[in-house]
Amino acid sequence: MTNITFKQLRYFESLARHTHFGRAADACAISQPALSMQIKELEDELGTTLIERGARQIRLTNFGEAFALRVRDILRSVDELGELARASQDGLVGRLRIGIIPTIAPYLLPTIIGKLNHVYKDLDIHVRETLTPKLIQELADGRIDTAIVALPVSEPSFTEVALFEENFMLVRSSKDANKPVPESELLHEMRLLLLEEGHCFRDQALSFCGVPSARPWEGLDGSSLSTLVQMVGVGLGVTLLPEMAVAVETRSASVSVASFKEPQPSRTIGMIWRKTSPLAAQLLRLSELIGQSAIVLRNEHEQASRN
Amino acid sequence: MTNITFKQLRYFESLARHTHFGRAADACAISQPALSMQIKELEDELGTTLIERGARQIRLTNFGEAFALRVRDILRSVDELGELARASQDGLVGRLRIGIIPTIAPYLLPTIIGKLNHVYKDLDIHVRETLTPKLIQELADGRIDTAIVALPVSEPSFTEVALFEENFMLVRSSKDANKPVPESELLHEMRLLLLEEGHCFRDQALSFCGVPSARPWEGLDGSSLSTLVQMVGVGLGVTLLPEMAVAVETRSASVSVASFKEPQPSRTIGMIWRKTSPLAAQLLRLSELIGQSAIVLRNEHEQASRN
DNA sequence: ATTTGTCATAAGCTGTACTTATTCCTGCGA
DNA sequence: TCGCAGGAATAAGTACAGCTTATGACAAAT
Repeated sequence: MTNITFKQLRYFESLARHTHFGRAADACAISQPALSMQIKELEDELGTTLIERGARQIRLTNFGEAFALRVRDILRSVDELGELARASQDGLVGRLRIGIIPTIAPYLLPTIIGKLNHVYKDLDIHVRETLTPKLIQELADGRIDTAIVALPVSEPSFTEVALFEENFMLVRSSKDANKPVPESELLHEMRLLLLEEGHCFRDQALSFCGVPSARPWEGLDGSSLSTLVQMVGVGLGVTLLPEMAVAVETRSASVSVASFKEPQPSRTIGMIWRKTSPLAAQLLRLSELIGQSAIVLRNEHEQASRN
Repeated sequence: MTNITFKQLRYFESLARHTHFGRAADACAISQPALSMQIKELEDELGTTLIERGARQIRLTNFGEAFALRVRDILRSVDELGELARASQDGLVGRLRIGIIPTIAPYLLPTIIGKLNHVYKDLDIHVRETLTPKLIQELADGRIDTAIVALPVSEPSFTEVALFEENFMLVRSSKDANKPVPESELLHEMRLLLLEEGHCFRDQALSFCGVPSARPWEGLDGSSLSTLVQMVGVGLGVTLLPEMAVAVETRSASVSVASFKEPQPSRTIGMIWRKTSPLAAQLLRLSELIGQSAIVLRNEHEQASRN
C-alpha cells in the first residue's frame, strides 16, 4: 500500500520547481529540514532517488523529472476537487431528480423546468412522473431528490412545504354552461367522470362529493385529465379539473368551466424531500421559486379566461 | 489552499464503496470514529456535504457521487506513481545521455547502442559526441549522465571505471608493409599525421613518440581518423590508429597495419559519472556490459584480420 | 586555510489522528 | 408505548508524525 501523502507531493513539486531546498521550503512556508525530511521519506517510500544532491546544486534525476510531471497532474486534480466543491456551494449542481404527480406535471413542468434551467445553469434535471405512493417510496430510497405532490403526505422523515392551493373547477358540456353550479352533494347524482384508481386527484374529488374513496365507484375512469375532458365534451358526463389544468385541457373542447360556490374544493400542492437531504437549503429556495412561478401562472390564466 | 489529505480521500473512497461507516473503517483497518472524523473534516474543508446520513442507512449526495468519481481517478494516479517507481527500480528508465569521444564513437557506439536497446527496453539514449574537456564540463553540469573517454580523467567528483585497453597500431602505406616496425622514437622522424588539437588521442600519440603535447607540431592535422588513413593511403605519411578503429578505417584504403613491439602503446578507455549520480549502480552494471561488448568486438576483429 | 552555501542530522515540542468508551438518535419489535 | 438494537457522533486519552531551532558535515569558493 502506498503511503504517499499530499504534503510530500506538494513539497516535492516545490523542490522540483526551485531546485533548492531552502527556497522550496520557504515557498511551502516550512523550515528547510522539514522539507528535507519529507522528501527523504517520499524517496524511501518510492524506493528510488528523486533528487541528485550535489554539493552546490541539486538536480532532479531522470525519474524525478518523470515523477514531477505526474505529480503536477495529480496536484492539479486535487485543487480541482476544491473548486468543484466551491462551485456546488450555492446553487444546485449536477443532477436533480424531481418526482411529480401526473395531474400537475403537464401544467407546471414546462414553467419550472424553464425557470430552473435559467436560474441554475449546468443543472441537469430528471423528471419522474408517477403516482404519489411510488414517489414517496422512491424519495425514501434516495432514487429522487424531491417530489411535487398533493399535501399532506405525513411522512415523518420528510419535510413538506406548500407551494400553492389550487381550486377544483367543474367541467360540463358547453350546453350546460348557463345552468346553476350544483352543490357538491349533487355531484354524485350526475355522471361524474374520474381518473383511474391510484390518482390522488380521484380521491380528492370523491372526498369532495362526500364519497369515501374505498367505496366502489360506478363512473367511467379515464387515464388522464385530457381524456376526461374529451369525454365530457361528447356528453358522457361531468368532471372536475384542478384549476391549473383548465387552461390547457379545455382549450380545444366544447365544454364549459365553472367555479363552485364557497367553500370551494381545493387541494394543496407542495414539495417534499427527505429531512436528511443535504439539498434541504437549496430545495427550500427552489420551492419558493416554484411557488412564485405557479402563482404567476395562475394569474396569467385568470386574465386569459376573463378576456 | 486545499488541505485535503490523501488519507481522507482513501477513507472517503472506502465509505463511498461500502456506504457504511463501520465496514468502510474495517476495510481501512481503522476504527469507525477515526473514519467518521476524517470524513467530517473532509466535508468541512470542502464546505460541502458528501454523505447524506440517514438513521438506518447512509447515501452519497449528488456532489458526493461526482466527487467519488474524481477521487478514484486521483487515487489510481497515485498508485501508479508507486508502480512507476518500482518499474524504474532496476534497469535504466527514461532517458540516458551518454557522452563519447570521437575516436571511439564510430566503432563502439553501434555495438553498445544495439546492446543497450536490447537489454534496457524503453530506454531512450542520447549520444553527445565531442572532445573530452567538453564532456567533462557537461557531465559536471548534469547535461549528460555518463561519458566514455580515455582514462585517467582525475576529476575527484567523478567515478571512473576502466572498460578496456586498446593498443595503438601503426598505419603506413601498403608499399611499406614489409619494412620493420620502427621504434617509437623514430616515429617523429617520419611524417606522422595526427588529429587536430584538442583530441586526446593526438596527445596520447605524441606522448608515445616522446614529444610533449605542448610543443608545436609541424605535421599535417586531420579532422578524423578516417581522413588520416586516406592521407596515409596516398603516401602523405604514417599515422597511428586505435586498435578498435583499424577494422573499419583501413578496409577501403591501400595501407598496411602493424603492431608495435612490446611495450605496445595503448590507452585505457573508461566510463565516468558523477559520484553523486543516482544512476551509479546502473552505470556500473552498464560499464561491465560495455566492457564485455568491447572485448567481443576486438576478438571478432582479430579473427577477421587473421583470415 | 577559512569562509560560505547548502543540505543532513539531532533533539525537543506540538498538534494531529488514532484508540476505546460512551452517548445519541431512530427505526423496530414485543 | 416502551425498551432494544443498529449505527453514527462525541468524548477522553494517547502515541507519533511532523514541525521547529540548533548543529553538523561537506564541498566550493575565496
